[in-house]
Amino acid sequence: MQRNYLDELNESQRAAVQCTEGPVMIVAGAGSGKTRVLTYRIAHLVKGGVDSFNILALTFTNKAARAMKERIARIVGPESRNLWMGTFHSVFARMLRAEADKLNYPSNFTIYDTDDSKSLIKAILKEQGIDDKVYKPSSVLARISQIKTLLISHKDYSRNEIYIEDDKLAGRPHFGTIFSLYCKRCFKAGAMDFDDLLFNTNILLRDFPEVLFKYQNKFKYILVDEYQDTNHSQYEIVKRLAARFQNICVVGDDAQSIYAFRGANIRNILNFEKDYPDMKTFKLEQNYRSTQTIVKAANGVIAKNKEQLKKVVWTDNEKGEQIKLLRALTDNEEGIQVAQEIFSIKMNRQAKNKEFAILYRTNAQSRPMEEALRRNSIPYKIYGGLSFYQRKEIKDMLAYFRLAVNPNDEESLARVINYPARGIGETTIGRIRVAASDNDIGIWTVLENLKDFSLDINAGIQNKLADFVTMIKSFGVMLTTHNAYDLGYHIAKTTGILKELYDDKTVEGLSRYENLEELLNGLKEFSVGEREAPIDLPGSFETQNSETTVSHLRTLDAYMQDIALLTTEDQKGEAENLDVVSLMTVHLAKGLEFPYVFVTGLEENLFPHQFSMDDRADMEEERRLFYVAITRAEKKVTLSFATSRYRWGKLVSSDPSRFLEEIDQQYLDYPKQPALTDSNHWDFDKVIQQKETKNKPKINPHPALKKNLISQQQAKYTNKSFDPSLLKDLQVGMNVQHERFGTGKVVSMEGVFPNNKATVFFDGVGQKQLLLKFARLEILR
DNA sequence: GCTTCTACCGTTTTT
DNA sequence: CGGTAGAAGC
Repeated sequence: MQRNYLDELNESQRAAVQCTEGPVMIVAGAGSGKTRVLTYRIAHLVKGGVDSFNILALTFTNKAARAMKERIARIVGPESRNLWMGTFHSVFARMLRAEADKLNYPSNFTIYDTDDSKSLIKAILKEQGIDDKVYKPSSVLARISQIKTLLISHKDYSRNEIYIEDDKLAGRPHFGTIFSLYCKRCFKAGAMDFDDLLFNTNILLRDFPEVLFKYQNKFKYILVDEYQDTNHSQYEIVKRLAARFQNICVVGDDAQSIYAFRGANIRNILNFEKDYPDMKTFKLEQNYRSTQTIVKAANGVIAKNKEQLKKVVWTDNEKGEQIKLLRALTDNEEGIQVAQEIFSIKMNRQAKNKEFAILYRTNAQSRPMEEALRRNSIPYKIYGGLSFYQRKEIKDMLAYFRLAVNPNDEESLARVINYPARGIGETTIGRIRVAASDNDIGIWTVLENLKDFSLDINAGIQNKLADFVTMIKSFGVMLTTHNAYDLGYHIAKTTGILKELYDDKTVEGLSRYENLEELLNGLKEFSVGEREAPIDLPGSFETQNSETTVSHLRTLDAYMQDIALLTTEDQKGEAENLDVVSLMTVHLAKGLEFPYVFVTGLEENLFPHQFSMDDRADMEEERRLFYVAITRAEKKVTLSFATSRYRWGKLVSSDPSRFLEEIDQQYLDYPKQPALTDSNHWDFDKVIQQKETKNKPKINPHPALKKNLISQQQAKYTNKSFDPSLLKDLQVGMNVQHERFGTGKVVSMEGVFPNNKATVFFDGVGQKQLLLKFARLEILR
């Protein structure tokens, strides 16, 4: 146990840690030891006699919460287990479960993720006969989210003339109806979406004084990390909870607010003083992370923003190298240059792969980077993108789990009522849907009482439906008698999913099966107590009083609680220890640091992004984003841009980003030839010409293979079995070339199998991990 | 009801 | 380019 933890802090850090009572705002510049202060502050509270049960710490990601919890545990020991530390969503989901009855929700309500919400909206549009081109599900959802974040209920909305008028003018008069239907359907399904978690928490704290009182007393000390990224709904929750004791400590940096698009309100931090007039402010301005060059260059750029709190980030660190700029003709070349630069830094300075990060504005930019890294045999990992829990096979399985817990969950029901195929088609489901909405009840209720509705469904299918209902019900019963793994495995087996995936011997089928196995392994570890629930919070809000009459069985519904709130990063421990280059969006990089950082795609309309160009506030957010990007670096920043870029399969020309010009020249190392300011620099036609005349390597597929080449769609439905271990061998020292072939991309890979020479053709290579969708493999003897 | 094919469409960031 | 909705065929 560390005794002198306070000695490890500088003066302003220590002051911020020791001022435990009353409202406190800590403005923490990039790299100023923010996490350390937060950690020690909590430790200090606990050491000072505060019951950890009374501390609530809200973080931005589950990962951040977990990391901080570990650090605190090292200082204060096992007492840290009782801390309430997690994201807004996960903490308040737990609270809502404890208090669900007050809002007439079941305590085992389902959490809808974005996909669920979208498909619900799609279903509503279809039923209402509304054109989904005019009302695009994603924009409808975005608007719903926006409204809920402002704490406007669907009832208030549809009563408000101004909104109605606005929607009419916007050409979307039905929006109010869709919104109401959406809310009602969620409620009926016993489901909350992400925004509901916060919205309903607000309702709970607003309309139930005794509940508010209870939690105000419970959470005597509240800490909020990344306060600059809280939205209105979150702001209100914090305000209500902290109203009694006012022991609220917010930590943030207005210069790093990058989530306004999601409703984050930078005013929350800018106006903190107005909300709590007697607050104390602490500024952490010394940067311990980066070189002087990086800190100064970053300061210079962010200074262009008008709206910000006053602070001066400075550093004692060495001057360091200039920021290097790479320029390339195309995005692919940009990737090559970046890979080469990484390679040379690795060689010259004995740097490890994990010391590098490549950051970009949009996920789509990862591809050229991946390709170049792979060609240079530099291992990498992409963060973000599709999370484990968003994969089809996992979602299918989870849908059954969700149904077991809450059969009213219509999104899950729709997902699996005919998966694996059991002869229940669209028409049948449509009829049931109609019956449900005619009687204003849920689909599940119709299914349960099928005989009471004279539906035009033949007896055979009726029986199938009845079987389905019986099956789901039997799962529900087993929730209390079996542990998570036993039930999970039972479900996988009886539904036929296990067999379905096992029988699928395509490459993608195989990886699906592996994913399912991984899910089941997770359940197993959880069931035998080797692993906590995916989101690890203290058991329940009631723990102090209610003694455990509950059995010690670790059940599936305990495991399932907040699974929708998990992201890729939360899956297992993994990665951290791997020696690989990290690739991620700038958003994802917040809170991380790397010795060498590459910020790529610095082109006008890309970074800053084109959608942010017309609005000053948006542009300032882009600038903050850029600020975040370069301040991740400890030793060296390398910026890169391409003068033309493939987008949507087309080569388009682009100009260098304005951010490049905003960096003080003395900190920037321009590429030698030609100068950036040349007017000839972006001779787009020339680039095109070069592209076209470049002699592309021709691949002539073996005639025997050529006739076997199949389209994506064909491949999708073709189960061709082969030994996947061959693929793994093949990846060593292979030579990958691309060629367009009909629709999609055909990639020829040549490599040496243990015994045979092989040529492999893949249609539509999933570049992600070289794990291939739609693969065909042939071995030449 | 299931499979296959074709035509079109979107393209920011995420708890 | 890659994904998907809906039409056409089985």
